[in-house]
Amino acid sequence: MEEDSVQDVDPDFEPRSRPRSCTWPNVSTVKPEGEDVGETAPGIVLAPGQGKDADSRGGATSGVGVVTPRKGGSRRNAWGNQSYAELITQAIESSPEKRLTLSQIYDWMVNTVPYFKDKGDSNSSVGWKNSIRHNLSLHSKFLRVQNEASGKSSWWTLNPEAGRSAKESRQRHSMDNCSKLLKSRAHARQAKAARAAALRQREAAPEGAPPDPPSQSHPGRSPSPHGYLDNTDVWTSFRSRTGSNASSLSGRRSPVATALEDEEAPMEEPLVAGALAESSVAELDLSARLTLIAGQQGGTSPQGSSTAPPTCLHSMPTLVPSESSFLSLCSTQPSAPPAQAAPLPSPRWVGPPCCFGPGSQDVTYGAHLPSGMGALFPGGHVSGIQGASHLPNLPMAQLDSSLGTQGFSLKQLQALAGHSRGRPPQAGAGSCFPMPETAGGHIPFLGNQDQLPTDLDADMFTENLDCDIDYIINSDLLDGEAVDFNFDMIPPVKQGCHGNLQDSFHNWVPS
DNA sequence: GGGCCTAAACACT
DNA sequence: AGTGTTTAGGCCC
Ligand SMILES: [Mg+2]
Repeated sequence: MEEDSVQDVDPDFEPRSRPRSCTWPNVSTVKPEGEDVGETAPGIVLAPGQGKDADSRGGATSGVGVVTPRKGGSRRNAWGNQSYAELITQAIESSPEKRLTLSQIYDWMVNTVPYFKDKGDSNSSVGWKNSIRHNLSLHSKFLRVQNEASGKSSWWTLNPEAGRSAKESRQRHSMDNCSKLLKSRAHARQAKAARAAALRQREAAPEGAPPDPPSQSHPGRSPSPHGYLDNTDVWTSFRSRTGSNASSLSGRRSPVATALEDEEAPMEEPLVAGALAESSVAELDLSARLTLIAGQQGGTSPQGSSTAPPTCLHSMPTLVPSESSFLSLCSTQPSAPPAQAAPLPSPRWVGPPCCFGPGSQDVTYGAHLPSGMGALFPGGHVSGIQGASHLPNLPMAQLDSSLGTQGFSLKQLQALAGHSRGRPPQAGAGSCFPMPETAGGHIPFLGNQDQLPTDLDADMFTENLDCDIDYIINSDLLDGEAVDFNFDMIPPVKQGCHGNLQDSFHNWVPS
């Protein structure tokens, strides 16, 4: 496994240095110095096209004189011609399980790419690590899968469906309308892919086995002899961290959050996404809404709700309620510990084959499937990338099946829109979920229904929602394509996602 | 104009 | 502090 990859890494890998601080295109920077490390590193064979000449990507200005970018050959970056995305891809592919945590990716870089070898310290690694994270988030080809083990960061896997064309993989956020749409679609696709990835992994992994690959062993992680090849070590080294998926759950809005965003509801919902997936629809707010619905079923958590980040709330954008917020809330909820069942979330869940993690915010895949797949995916939750990280917690089983068979009709949707704005019907998946003992599994019903919303501008929400839905329905759903979601299993129970949300939904009573 | 790199603001845990 | 997500500026092709 890894071996190859290693080698793949470009021949140019010799480190070419560039002051990290310089963010500007290299041109000048890189080139001039370029070479600190050896331009040609010993041993490294330059690829045919590449010479060592230019490192710079730039050329443009070459004012400085420096190197001229040779066309074909120059290396685009200080480390070679590969982009971060490519490097990350190699790293992941080189791992036995085809998935790595962020820290493992870092380790791979340091151990495998000469340029980064001496850039592992905190000071010098800030920039490239930031870039790694950025690339992971940005490209749809990288899917984040929740790491079942508590305390560990998410697994990053490759999305087979995405990617090929850089275009798809890359999610641009320029926010112009066009981009948005594209982005949304991409998200939808991603979510879908994430689901698939989770399933794949789940299947692949033996259930009893420890979800994670290996162990942590790796004390001093030895760089392999040569550094390269042995990346295995790398894989095993984990950094314990607390679960981090922060971003995913919360409705965190981008720094800039503007009103514009609204439309972009994060697309998580595998549900929606998955369902609609390719259909154009997925992308829109619809998703948000759907999510909402879905989320509910999950159960809700009592406290969790309360805990939930208020951020979302505030950030409501003007136009449309921030769906994101919405979503976030909902999705978040699920993660909360089941109200009754598990009083306290203890990090580990026992027993049942569920994959709920205590803090999982992402989709939970693990509902234990009746027969076929008993095992849960090691990393129980998958998140669709980007915004999508928040998924409703529909049990996978349900999702899958539902997607396939049952459908959510337009009418239903409309109905929903029309009447209610409120709370979505809950899914009654009770049976599907085994409860994790401790953790925050989402228990479908148990949730506290009593939970009341704390506060919220429900009104605002509501109103906005209306618009949205209509809009969505009109514009997207009607378009057609496959609109088949199905939430039938959702009984009209009431539970809100969140306390707050509930409020918003308050009105919506399933008559 | 797309692809990439880099920096940085934010959010969460 | 580590993770993740997003935006933004800028160069290169
Ligand atoms: Mg991604």
